Amino acid sequence: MGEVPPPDRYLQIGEAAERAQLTQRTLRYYEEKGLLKSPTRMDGGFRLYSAEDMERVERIRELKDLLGFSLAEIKEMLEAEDVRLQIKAGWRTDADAAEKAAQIRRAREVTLHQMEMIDQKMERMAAMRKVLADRVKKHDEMLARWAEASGEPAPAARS
Amino acid sequence: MGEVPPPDRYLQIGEAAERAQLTQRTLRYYEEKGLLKSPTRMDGGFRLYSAEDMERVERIRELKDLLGFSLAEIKEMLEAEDVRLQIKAGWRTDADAAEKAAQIRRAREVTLHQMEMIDQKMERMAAMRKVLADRVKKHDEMLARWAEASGEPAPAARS
DNA sequence: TGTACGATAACGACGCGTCAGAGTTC
DNA sequence: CGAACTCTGACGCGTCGTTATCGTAC
Repeated sequence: MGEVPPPDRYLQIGEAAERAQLTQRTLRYYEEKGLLKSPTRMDGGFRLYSAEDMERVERIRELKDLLGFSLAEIKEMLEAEDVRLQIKAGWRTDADAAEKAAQIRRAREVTLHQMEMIDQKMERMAAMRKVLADRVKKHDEMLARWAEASGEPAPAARS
Repeated sequence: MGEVPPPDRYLQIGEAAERAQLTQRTLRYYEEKGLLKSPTRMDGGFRLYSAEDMERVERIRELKDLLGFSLAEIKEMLEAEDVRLQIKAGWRTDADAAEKAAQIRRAREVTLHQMEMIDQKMERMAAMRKVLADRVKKHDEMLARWAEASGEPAPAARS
């Protein structure tokens, strides 16, 4: 005992969906819409997801759930990022270095845009949190007044 | 010149939609689904939105866009909150004080749930932001290396 | 009397959920 | 062999966008 073997390698769609907190339907849909490349398959046709596939799935989920982008927007963004991978793969075959630099700048812009969205959302969330915290305080006060007028314990307050 | 009259009072759907950053269609849909009460109307049937209506619209938008709740969930939450208003309105007619306290506790729980969602999302966003910032750094490094090998200015980095 | 705005109704799109019926894995 | 898993359609639902046609405001 004591070893932690890489427990994954390739995942079938069931476990892939479970780990990504998505449904099988959603994974197939993303593939259908071109957000995921067709994964490798077993002889019988079962999909096999690699670690890279899973990473990409996670990125999609965060861009959608966290930042609220549409799948079409996400597809564009991922294509801009794929440039990175293509560059990594074909770095030696420097066909046109200037064009590669332009692609990197594009990927950079996309990433900065995502960061802007995060900053905007976090600001709004912080403001909303404040409002909610005040509201809870008011609830607590009302309950405290009622408790003292009827002899019951009141719950504790939280930031 | 120089006076700033209360510029709103009642808004027709066009300006209401513009201020809420929604479409007229969306406002009508929320009404259709019971998230908004039927607003008052002009003689000809035009909808007139009050300031309270607009507040409610804003709440809906934040719960949906920021926290990702479905309209059905939002409707439940708003109904739990409406208790506050009902209590405010009918505070004197203390039919059943204990029941009111229970309703306040319910509203309190709903609010706490919303705060939990905010905290979860903000955590994930902070993590994502870090990843993105590192990625931009790498892009910058690549561009800097390229620029020094081809004689061009590189952009500045940002946290 | 326009013309700009609103009302309702209906169809369509996106992002999946959910079955059905058949094949695959172990 | 059977139980559990997966495959490909196909239809349905929530949440609006869009268009068309008609009425209202000023």
